[in-house]
Amino acid sequence: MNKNDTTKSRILDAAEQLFAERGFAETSLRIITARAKVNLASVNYHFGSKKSLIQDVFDRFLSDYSSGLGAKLAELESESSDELDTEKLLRALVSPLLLLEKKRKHSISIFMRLLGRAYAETQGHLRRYVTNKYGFVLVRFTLLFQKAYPNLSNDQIFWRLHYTLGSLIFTLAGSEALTDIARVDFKRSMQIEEVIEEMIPFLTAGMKA
Amino acid sequence: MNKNDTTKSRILDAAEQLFAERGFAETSLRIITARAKVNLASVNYHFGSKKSLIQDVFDRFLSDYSSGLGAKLAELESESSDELDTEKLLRALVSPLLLLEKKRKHSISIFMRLLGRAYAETQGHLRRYVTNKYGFVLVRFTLLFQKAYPNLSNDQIFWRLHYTLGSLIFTLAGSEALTDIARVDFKRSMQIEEVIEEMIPFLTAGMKA
DNA sequence: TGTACATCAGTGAACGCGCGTTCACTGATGTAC
DNA sequence: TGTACATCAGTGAACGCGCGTTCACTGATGTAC
Repeated sequence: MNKNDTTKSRILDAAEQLFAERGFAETSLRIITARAKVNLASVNYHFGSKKSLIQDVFDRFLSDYSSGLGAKLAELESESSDELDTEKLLRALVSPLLLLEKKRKHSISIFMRLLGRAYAETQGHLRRYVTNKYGFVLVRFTLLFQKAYPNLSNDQIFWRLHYTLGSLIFTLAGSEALTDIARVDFKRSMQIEEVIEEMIPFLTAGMKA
Repeated sequence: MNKNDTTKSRILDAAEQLFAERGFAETSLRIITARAKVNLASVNYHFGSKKSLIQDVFDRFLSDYSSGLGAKLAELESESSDELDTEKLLRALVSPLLLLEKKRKHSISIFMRLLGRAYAETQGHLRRYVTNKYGFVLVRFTLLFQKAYPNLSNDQIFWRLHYTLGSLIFTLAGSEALTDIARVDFKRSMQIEEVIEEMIPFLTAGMKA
């Protein structure tokens, strides 16, 4: 059987879509299994619980993304500080996203919406899980920025990185709704690649301010 | 009886806190009424349903905020285009927030988290309700930016405004967690007013890019 | 090669639980005559 | 001023419903001797 059409991966596909659309609590296993056309009990058979299913959905995205990002970061870490600039660093951040998007349509906006939801889960296992398992990537990225901007204090860089992440996550999570509005109001049809292209000068100027 | 200590306002206070912390679906009426120390049935007595309670929580914030913002916008609308600049416009956006914060601690981060959650409610009544009732404020704000930057195209302004909103909502929603990290890592204790002060040059530079 | 047993993927029905909502009711305050 | 009735704020207990999870079971495939 095709590896991408097993019961397990059908569940993951349906779940990531629905979690991004509606949120974790608002998505029942009954909706997921109906969408995936599998038996209700098979979620607990393959994943153990709804909680673990949520983590596995994240793992699939994050391991894909952070292996792509890891390679880019390794390249940049070998460069000297005067070769680094904001644009290069931002492109390292977004280019693995564009790779995801190429493999599967809408995966950037799904991924960003999931991240936003994980971030909003204050009470939750999920935020802790993600930061424990993938927080080191953010640290590496922060170090690169510190190397590129020795004149900015570490806490300035910390804050500016968060402003940048806010813009990215917020805009890309809502990119489908926003491009729809832009198409109607300004008669301008944009792909997500263009949205990202437009953001880079904005964010670069901000980081340098 | 004090107007701020009626059963109705005790419910609103507890609900906005809990909705911001945990989300709408994750917050049961039983948790809210326990926190507010009122009877479970009184939510439906005063608000009719959980849905209406959520809308009323928003209304209290949005009517406070948008009346403050409305006054600022009216001032700016009477100015000529060469008197307008990004910093002035951004300050018009955030100064009513600081007023809210002065009246009640943490209300900025609560408000921003609620906005973020409303925005994430794709399926939902809430997003529609908010945009229908308060969308015109965003339109007025957009028009001011177009007046201030006649050289930028309308869709560029549209996108940049959303990058800005993303930074603001994301950063201010997480401001408590972020200032905690900053205090530990950089030994720097920041108030929310300072966080906002630091954002303004970042966003101004981006808008002008 | 044939048989016995184990493992694996999946299923249908039921479980108890927490949820939002409803309902009949109480007691205090306001209003009409 | 006194009485009858209406309105309002609040209550305790129960309602049905959808939820995640469990359980006994099936049938196909793999493994040991």
